[in-house]
Amino acid sequence: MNIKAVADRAGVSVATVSRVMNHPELVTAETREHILAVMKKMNYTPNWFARNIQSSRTGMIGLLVHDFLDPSNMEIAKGVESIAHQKGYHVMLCNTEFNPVKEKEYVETLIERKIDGLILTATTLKNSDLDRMKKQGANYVLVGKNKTINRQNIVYTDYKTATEEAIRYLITMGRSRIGLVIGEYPKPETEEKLEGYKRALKEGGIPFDEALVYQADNSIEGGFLAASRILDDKVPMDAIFASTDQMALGVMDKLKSAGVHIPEDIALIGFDDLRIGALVEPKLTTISKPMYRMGLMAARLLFDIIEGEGTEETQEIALQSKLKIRKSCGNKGRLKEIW
Amino acid sequence: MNIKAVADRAGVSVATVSRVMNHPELVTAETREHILAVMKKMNYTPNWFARNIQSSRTGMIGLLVHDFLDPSNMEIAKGVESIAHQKGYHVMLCNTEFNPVKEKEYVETLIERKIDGLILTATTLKNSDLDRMKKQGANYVLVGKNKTINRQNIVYTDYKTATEEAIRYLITMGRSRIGLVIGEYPKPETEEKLEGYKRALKEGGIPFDEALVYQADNSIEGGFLAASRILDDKVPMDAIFASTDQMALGVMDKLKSAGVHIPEDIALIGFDDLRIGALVEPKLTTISKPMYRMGLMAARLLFDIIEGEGTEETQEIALQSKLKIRKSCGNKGRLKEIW
DNA sequence: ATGAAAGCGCTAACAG
DNA sequence: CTGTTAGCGCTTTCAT
Repeated sequence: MNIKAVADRAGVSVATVSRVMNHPELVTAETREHILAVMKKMNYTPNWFARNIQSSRTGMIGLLVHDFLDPSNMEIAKGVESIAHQKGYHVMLCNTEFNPVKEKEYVETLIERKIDGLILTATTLKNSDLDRMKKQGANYVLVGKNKTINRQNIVYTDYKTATEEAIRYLITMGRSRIGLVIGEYPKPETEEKLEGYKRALKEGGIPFDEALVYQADNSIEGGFLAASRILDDKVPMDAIFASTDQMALGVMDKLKSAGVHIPEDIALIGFDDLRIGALVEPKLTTISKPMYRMGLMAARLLFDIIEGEGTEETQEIALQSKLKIRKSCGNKGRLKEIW
Repeated sequence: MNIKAVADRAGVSVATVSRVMNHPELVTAETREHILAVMKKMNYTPNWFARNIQSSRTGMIGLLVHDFLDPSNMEIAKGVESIAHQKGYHVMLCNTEFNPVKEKEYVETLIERKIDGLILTATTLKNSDLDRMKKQGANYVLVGKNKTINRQNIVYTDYKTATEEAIRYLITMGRSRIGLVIGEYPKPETEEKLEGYKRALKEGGIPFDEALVYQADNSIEGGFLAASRILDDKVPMDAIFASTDQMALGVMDKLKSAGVHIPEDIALIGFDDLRIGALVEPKLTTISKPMYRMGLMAARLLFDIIEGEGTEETQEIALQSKLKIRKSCGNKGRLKEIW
């Protein structure tokens, strides 16, 4: 069922058949209709590979995320997909599982398969890898800041400022012994949050105290365990900033089951604005990241690059996070602040 | 940077270069090493399209889901991806957004791009569509039962039996006015659950009462609104079975804020075993679906089909759900049952 | 073990 | 407007 068969059956040349597929305006309406009819009858679909062997425009873009079950990742994916679908592109969504080897593998396969562009979220690739990609002619956009990387097309949210705002808010609520439950250090995201934390404390005249910082796994269990350690250590705290909602939920679970009252005894803030946060009691104050919009912006940026094959300058797009105030920090102080 | 260039540079013919890529055992170790070195030096990657123009084995499978943000969908995806990665395949994950048109589009594009197989979750396609796919030589597996479809390779969980078990459990806990908050009817999943509900009631000698059935959107808001209507209607109930956890969470939120005590006044069961369910107070009794395993099984089945191009018989694999008993139904009755 | 050459299905100059 | 034909990059007989 190739183009030749269609041509024979329709009594025309292969070129004409090819034309009705690629430049229909160059074919008489009459023959065009006839050929289309024959194609339908024969149930013909052109061989996509033969088609792309020369042009190498595949209409596909790749999107790498760390974890399909992470809603933040998937919101980005939805944003990307929505733009891509508008533009008639398809998205290859790949799950790297936080595995740098798998990430590299995927990048190579995708480039080999001549995807038109690539969006990397929270990449573990180094500058050298990216340079090599660029040399191979790959178009790509990064999502999520990475300190070791510069001069790239990138979309990110500013975690430092957002954290700063959250801590400042806790201070205006009258809290001063503010614990920090935070992920591993090498991650740029984590470091930004730590910086924001320190900066807000400094601004508020509160000395930084290492003893208030607890590292934990970014998971509910991680938060739970961190809270356990906090209680065991008996370090006095009147607030905890957990650097992700997942951790915050674990912290909340532990504190509640230990009879600690939130927000009366300890105020709690998370980061991510997971939907769950609005369902637990007390509802969790948190910082909402514009993940969907990041996906949109990343995709738009990528298509700008793909289509306008001219601009050499790299774009850096920073989006704003937003503090979402709910009950987990109390509201007396809040009222004071307002009135 | 094509095969010819490599051949020239290595002083061999294109055939030899091709052979080191496809049948390395047919080439002297010496020349093989030499050619590999040249390929590395030239940074050569074969043109994937030219390669597949004849063989049409792409090493890709497609996976269609309705919503990237639905954790159940994504657990399936993880299961599929894990098997695929093992087998050296890549997964094209597509988001149909519950849009039958988009689903059809994706199916066609994927088949056109010669994916080796396709996994459809909760498909809206009809038998005729599937037959046409089969005729085109597409390999596919369905995930999630569909009443209008038969004789297909399919993996699903039995919602009816699971619901039955849950309702039976409520009855053994001494509840008898059991409300049902359920999704729209045309969906097979919904209908199975309704049947299970009716069957358990019948078995327990409780007459079915239409007034206890509330339709709702499958969302937290939907559950919330359904609970509002239940309270407004003042229909006496001592238990509610919500056909999804999302709805159950909405129901819980509303009931709690209306001062109704769970489980003392009303017992509550959900369906899906979302992680959130274990974090709300009281922790939600629910039914856990083996989504990840469904993904695994579906992928295995698909690869069996792809690789063993012989078996004509279709396979139907039913997996078991499991009732996960937590606090939202109380435990006095439970204790009674145990001792 | 290696090379020459005939395709694979399609597109796009070039001719008419 | 349509047909002829030379590629696209690679694989695979068929010789040698």
